[in-house]
Amino acid sequence: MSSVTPTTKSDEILRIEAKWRERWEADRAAFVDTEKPAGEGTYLLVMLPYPSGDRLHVGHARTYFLTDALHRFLRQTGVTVFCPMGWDAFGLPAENYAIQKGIHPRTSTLANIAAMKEQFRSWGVLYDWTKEVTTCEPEYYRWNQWFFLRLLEKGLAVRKKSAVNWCPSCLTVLANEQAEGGVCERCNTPVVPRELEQWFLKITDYAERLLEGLDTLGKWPDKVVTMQRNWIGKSTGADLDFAIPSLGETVRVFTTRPDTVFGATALILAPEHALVPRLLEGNPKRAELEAWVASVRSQERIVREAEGAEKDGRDTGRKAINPFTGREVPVWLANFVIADYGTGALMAVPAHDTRDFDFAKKYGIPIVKVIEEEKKDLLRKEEEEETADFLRRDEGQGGAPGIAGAPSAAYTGEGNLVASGPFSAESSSSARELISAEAARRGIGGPRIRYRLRDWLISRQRYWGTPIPMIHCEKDGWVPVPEKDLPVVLPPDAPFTGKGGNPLEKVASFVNTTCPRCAGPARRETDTMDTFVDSSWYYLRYVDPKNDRAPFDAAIAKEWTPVDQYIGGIEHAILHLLYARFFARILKDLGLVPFEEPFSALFNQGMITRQSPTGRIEKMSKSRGNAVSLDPLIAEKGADAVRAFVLFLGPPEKDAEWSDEGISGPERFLWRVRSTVDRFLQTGADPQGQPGAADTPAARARHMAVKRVTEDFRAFSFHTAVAHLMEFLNHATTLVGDAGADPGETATSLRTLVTLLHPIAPHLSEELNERMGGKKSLLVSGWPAYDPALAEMEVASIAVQVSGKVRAEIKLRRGADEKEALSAAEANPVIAKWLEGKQRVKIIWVQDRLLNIVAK
RNA sequence: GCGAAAGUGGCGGAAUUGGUAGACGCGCAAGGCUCAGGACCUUGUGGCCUUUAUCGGCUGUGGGGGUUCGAGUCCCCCCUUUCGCACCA
Repeated sequence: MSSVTPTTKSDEILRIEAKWRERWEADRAAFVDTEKPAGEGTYLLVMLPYPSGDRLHVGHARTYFLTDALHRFLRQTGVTVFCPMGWDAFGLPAENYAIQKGIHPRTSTLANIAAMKEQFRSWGVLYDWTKEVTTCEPEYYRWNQWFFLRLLEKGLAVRKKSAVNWCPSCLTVLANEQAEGGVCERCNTPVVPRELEQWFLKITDYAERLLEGLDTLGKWPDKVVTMQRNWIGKSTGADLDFAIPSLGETVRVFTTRPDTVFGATALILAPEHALVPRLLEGNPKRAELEAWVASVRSQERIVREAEGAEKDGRDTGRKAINPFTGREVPVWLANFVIADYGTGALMAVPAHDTRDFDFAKKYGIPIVKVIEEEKKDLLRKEEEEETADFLRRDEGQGGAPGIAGAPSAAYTGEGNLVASGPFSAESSSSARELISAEAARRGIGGPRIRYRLRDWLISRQRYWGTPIPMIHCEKDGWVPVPEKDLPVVLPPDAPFTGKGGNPLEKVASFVNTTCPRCAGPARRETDTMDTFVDSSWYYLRYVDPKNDRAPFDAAIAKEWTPVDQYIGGIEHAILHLLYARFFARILKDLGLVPFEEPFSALFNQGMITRQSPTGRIEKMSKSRGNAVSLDPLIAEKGADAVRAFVLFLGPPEKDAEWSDEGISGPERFLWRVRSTVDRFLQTGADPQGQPGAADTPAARARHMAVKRVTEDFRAFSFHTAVAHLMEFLNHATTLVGDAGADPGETATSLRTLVTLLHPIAPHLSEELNERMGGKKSLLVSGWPAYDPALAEMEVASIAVQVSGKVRAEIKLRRGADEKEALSAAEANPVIAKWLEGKQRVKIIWVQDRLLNIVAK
């Protein structure tokens, strides 16, 4: 730092900010709406933050600054805003911290919450803390348990055995959504499959409703809607049964291409398929095959599903019957068949499916063409084959071994059927329907819709979460905890050793209980719920956080929800946002809410990026070593300058790169606002003065600024709002320095500037408003109105083109007609020069903008 | 591979329904004020050309074509980058 005497500027800014923070603190009721009046109201929501132990850095701040600017803007325009804040307080980091440091998760979590609240306060962001929700409190999580019991009654909460994702680092199972790409969402550790019995919520029952609802989400980013649509993954096709005579069994397959069934030359099962043990019975190589099955099943998902992973399979030696050709086909097992999609088995049509083609080529399975390619595809393929032949010649290789005339690639397009019995010559699309219908008629399958979405696995083998309210009795099996016994409270005294599984299992007073049904000895479920259950309905608890008879009052919820505007990061596109949409549907079916879509509008702010020590531009984060800490920055520059800079960085929906120098622009801007107002006050003019005339150039500039900034805020265009405020300041500074200016207009312009600035720099604007004699906080004193007729300059500068090229600019009064413009243009020497000796062909006139004289 | 979004000065980024490209800021340059400047103020700033200076000209929004009086914006082809999904039968 400099040894030079610092200016007093930042000191004064910091004094101003401290003063206003205290005022807001002391009289929150004056600044925050808690009651919704009849009519207008906006529910503004920020994604529930996790109270991590790390101090928030610049990368975190954007969401909060953005929301606060919007909140303040709406308040100023007279809209009642509900903007609560709470904590996603359960979760693994707190428990891992307990294992490392021996500090109870509750203690560290509550300390983190206090620290984060203090940070929010220092930024000047307003939340309604009277509605604060903390998910790790029994008052909150008892309702998770209550919902669980409702779901159990409806058959939507079930215990079932399946292959689930296990994270060896977090020591728990994970939902499919939390193991995307085969790695743990939290720690990036490759997950391994485990066959376990767990609690699931049957989100798959809602797949179609979740999909349909996406069409109504017009105010959501398309990207998120698309991601959810893909995640749900609807496929239309048919189920078909393949008999295995030697076992007296049938295997059902799902296919989206029943039109290709005549080309199905093998039946392939996932190694996890239930029939595998019986298929291998009596096989001379049984031990070897079983070892292979076991090895595939224990493989990390990331390895098994890796791009370009080698297709690996084994022939079981069994034969199945293709139900349409009646011919025998071999029964194979293969690593690329996914156990829990469809039926875990597929019919292989090598001629018309790329994966099947690769597999068939490798193992010599016959390739039978049943779809005639369309001409355009055929032409393209011929070219490709020539290239392929050429390459093969180079390599000295033949075609596929043992298969004469085999094609070099699968044809996956549409076409007319060949070699397909009675369906030959049908088109793909009609054959799909005919063959599906035929399968249904024969009782061997039929039309079928399937989804990629899996049920939501909510069991976690960890302590710091909502206990699942179930009791296991030797005699009665799984019995729900009666509603009157809720909440099942998480015992405070569990041993955090990090060894031997879930600490809850070792708390005898928790585990040992009696069966609610037979009163005999029984054990409590020690698994806790996924934290995403907590966040699936928290926005409803905000409206009625103290309710101890119900999760929330349906009447109050109806007043405020669904949420009008939700703001958060893209990282929850298919986790939280999918679960919350699922929960909303459950709540609707329970008669608790009238809507299915919980968030009417969604805004995803972009991340703040910065160069990492490695030189790459990366998301700002502590672990990447590129985080700019916020506390010292605010202590040095003031919260207003940081807010203004973060909002000025660029369009808020796009990622924005942080630059350490860039903050000086907005910082200087705020200083100049202050010095300009102070300079005006020194003139002794009345700061509450009114303009002497309504239609003056200065008044027009003011109306224009109000119009632009208002529209910018409405469009979430905070960066252009700051730019327009900067322009308006330059104008206002000129007025202050102009001895001939109307002091009433100057005062009005400055008051307008300060009011418009408030959503971005609340502390400074409140201070200047007060210095100028403002009696009320800007939060409640109203937003300036503008007259659209005055929101333009009275003189229009018109571009004059000759044959489409701009040659001059002329100034005309707004509203001037083509005739006036033309004579003014002709009087211009440059235009006259360009028109010299030319014939006018056409005149194009755009009012107040442009005159184009087409000449030859 | 499939899907989506985006390519504009040295940099971040502006630009209503096609109508003066580069607002605003950073950076840079010159000047002022200063013992000093890493503070502040003023001015300039896409590139090339012309001019003592003006006036002015050419060119310019990833590349190529097209529509139009007029294209950053609309249409076609191509290139690049980012993001999402990725053996889903």
